[in-house]
Amino acid sequence: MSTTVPDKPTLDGLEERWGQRWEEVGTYRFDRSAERDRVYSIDTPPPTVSGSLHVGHVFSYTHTDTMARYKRMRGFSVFYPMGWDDNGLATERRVQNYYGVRCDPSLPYDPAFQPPAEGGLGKGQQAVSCSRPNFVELCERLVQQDEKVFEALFRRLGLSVDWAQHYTTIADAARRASQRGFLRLLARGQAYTAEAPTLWDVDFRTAVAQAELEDREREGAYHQLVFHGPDGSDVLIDTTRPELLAACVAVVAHPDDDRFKPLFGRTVTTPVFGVAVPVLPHHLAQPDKGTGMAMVCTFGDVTDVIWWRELGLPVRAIVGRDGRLLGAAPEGLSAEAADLYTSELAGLTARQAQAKMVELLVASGEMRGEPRPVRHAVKFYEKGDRPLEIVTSRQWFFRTVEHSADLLARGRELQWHPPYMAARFAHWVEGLAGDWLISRQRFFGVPFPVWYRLSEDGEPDYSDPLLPAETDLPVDPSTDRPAGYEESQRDQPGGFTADPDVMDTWATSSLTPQIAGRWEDDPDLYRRVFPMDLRPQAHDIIRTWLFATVVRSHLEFDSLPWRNAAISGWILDPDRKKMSKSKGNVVTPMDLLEKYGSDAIRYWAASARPGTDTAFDEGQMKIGRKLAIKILNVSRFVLAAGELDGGAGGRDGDGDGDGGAGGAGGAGGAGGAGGAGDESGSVPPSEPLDVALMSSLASLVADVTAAFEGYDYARALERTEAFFWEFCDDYVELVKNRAYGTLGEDRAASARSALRTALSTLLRLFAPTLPFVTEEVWSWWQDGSVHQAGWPAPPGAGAALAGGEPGADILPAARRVLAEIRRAKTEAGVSLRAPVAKMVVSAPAAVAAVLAAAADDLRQAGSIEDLQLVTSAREGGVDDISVEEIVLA
RNA sequence: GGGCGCUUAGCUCAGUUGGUUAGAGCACCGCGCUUACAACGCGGUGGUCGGGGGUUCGAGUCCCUCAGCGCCCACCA
Repeated sequence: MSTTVPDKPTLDGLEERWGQRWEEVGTYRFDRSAERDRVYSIDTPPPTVSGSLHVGHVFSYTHTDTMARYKRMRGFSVFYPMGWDDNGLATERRVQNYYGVRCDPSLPYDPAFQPPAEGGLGKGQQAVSCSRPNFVELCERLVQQDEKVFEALFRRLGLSVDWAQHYTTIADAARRASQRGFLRLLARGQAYTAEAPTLWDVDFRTAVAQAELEDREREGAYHQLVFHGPDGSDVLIDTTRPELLAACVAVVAHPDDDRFKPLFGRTVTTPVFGVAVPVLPHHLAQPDKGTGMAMVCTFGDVTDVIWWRELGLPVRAIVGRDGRLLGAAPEGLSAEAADLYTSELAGLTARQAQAKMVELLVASGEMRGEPRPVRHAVKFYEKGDRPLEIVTSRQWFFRTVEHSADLLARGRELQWHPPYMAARFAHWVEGLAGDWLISRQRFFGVPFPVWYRLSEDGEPDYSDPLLPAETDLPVDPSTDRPAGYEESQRDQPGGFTADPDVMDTWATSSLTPQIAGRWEDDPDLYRRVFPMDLRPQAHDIIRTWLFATVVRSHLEFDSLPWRNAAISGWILDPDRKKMSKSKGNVVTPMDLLEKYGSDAIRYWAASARPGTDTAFDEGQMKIGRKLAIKILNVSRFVLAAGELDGGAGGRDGDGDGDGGAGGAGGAGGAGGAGGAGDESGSVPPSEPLDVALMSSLASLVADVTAAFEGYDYARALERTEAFFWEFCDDYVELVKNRAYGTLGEDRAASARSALRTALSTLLRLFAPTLPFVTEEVWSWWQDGSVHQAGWPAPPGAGAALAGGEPGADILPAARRVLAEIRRAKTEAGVSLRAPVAKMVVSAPAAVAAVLAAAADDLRQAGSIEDLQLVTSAREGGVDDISVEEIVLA
């Protein structure tokens, strides 16, 4: 091995060159012969393929990559897959638009189907319907295109993903895992179907789960309605939804509310429709809200559902799945009232119905005053445009509520980084309002592998579904048929019918550890990677993805899915708002990578502390680039200085070879990259200043190792970087001349040995964050990849350094004097190379003694002809060094 | 309404069991082409650590309280 240092090192082209090289030699390939205790496995978030990657992806995926690289250097076989999430509404829309198709599960699979378009429909073209299997095929085709673009960016960024381990969430393997997981929960009674009031998006026409809700402030208005008491007196009730009056089944007030106590147990009559409804006490009724009495409708909001259930009220449904009032009047209305309803209200949207209802109320004199505007929170589907309604429908659920105590315990068992994120999970579990609703009335997605027998009069029997064998998965019940039935019996009385729904996207992505680890498809792989070590993700999907994954793993495997959850923050605009496309300020990641270099972008990302939202800041990227260039330059000096002796000291003098600094089990020096631990031909540092550097390097390694062990890549980088700049600015300047041989060969060898050990160590400490520049420099003088080199152990650990205890203060003391020399020269306006005729430095006795050991280096670095050290009378430390006299020549 | 986080130099942020005179980078001002680096180096200016109270010999750090910002959650007639 020889040392070849370029004359003019550059960052340009490093990404292409090393990216190719890593791929060719398989630097990041997962070694599946490794047993579980030597594997570090990562449950990578699969990006949604229906858009483009943005700086937020670059940001958080870099965090994960630094950990993957650290663990690899610690000797773990790192299972670092990549997935593409193509199972969901976003992909469904994109495939529809791109190919000009619509999914219609009632159609049979057509092996020869060709979509009408590629890249969007032309003018006058009509979308074509296709079966669900055809739709899935188109999806997989489109994903392969997007995938290439995504992969190119991630490779350019330097993610050390093993690209052989990739998956998509709609492919056969994922559907198989998803359906298998469902069937197993069903068999154990943990999945069930039920007909119940459900939050419903009238535009998407699907049920929506609690986790997908968000509140939005909306203008509303209190309408004061006049109900009629048993004695004929007025009973006033405020409501923001008068259009639901026909669905009123009761009115409620707080049990302690004296104003209404006399009415409890009696009935009042609704305005306009004249329906008698009971007056009931309930603790959720709030005396200070509206008039203190609320009308209960089926169903205006989730409180209505609670009242309906807990008070045993009947259903008078009036809102349909399309968001319009049903054509038939609800039960319980008189014939006259029913006529009024069907003639005036049926078929109207909620908004239209409200206007009409107000007209009717005004006409009958049963509304008091004008509507009073109020801003209030209304529940929306997070992707929806209109407020959610509540309709009764049949849905599938996974049981979560009865497991909430266990799930809370899982949350405590999980190692959260940063720790305070655990509270988000706990609060979510504590606030679970019902079981996890997993069915969606959509067409694209993983179908429920379920059929129902049809009775002779065509009614489905939901109590005893027909199920496929696990070995037949995945199935599409809309085109596959249950065992023992002919296709001709589909949807025929006495035959069978397919469950029409698909699973919520989270019901499948909650199995990413199973999908990536090829659960049941490759049991040998699975046992080596599961439970996984790390789930990296953003904080906004703790209640969805993280929660769902914990639920599935708990129910299926009675374990956590992973030991650690690393929660990353968001990228914010410089003005502290969340970056969004609509604001037009999203910067293309590829442009940034090309402008500053990948290491620079990674530096910016890795500078953000775990979990904290971070401003988009090109300034930090510039600093990262500067750092990378500095690494090139100082490396060139360190290695070139070593060449002067004809190669005798040409190997690094590192004292390790076995990354055991932090004591993590089983993480011996892996990879076996040549050279990192080879001491042949080098001498250990013997000069006091050099020995001191080794000592401070040792504590740096301990510090950085501890930071990485705690998933604090930012702290690891910050410590390494701070040390590195001091190393460059002060240590290198102090020993530079000596390294060139001005004080003789022995003392030069000590400096060169220390320089090389420091460089070898610093490169490896930087490698997780700055993979390209460190690999480049490593290649100048070492065999193999720095990314497979062992993590550095503290130099000198286990072996006494020559020269004994050097005095811990020697480096800071020398730096302090060097700074004084520079200050004097700067203030005099002369070059730093300008000679100093005489300098007298006084220091407390202990410090003066230590400084004496560095006196030759100080003389050389400062061009001092006559350097005198005197002992001051007082006690003290490095800060008590003072310059008594300095005379420029 | 509940919870979590944040508030340190003009800007972005460190400051891990409480311990001298609170740090870094950027920006700004000035000096210097020095055989690793001028796309650079060196030096300097700049802070009542959000307000108030408390514990302590000693508080940026611990406790209480208030304020502002951000996020999460909530049964919001």
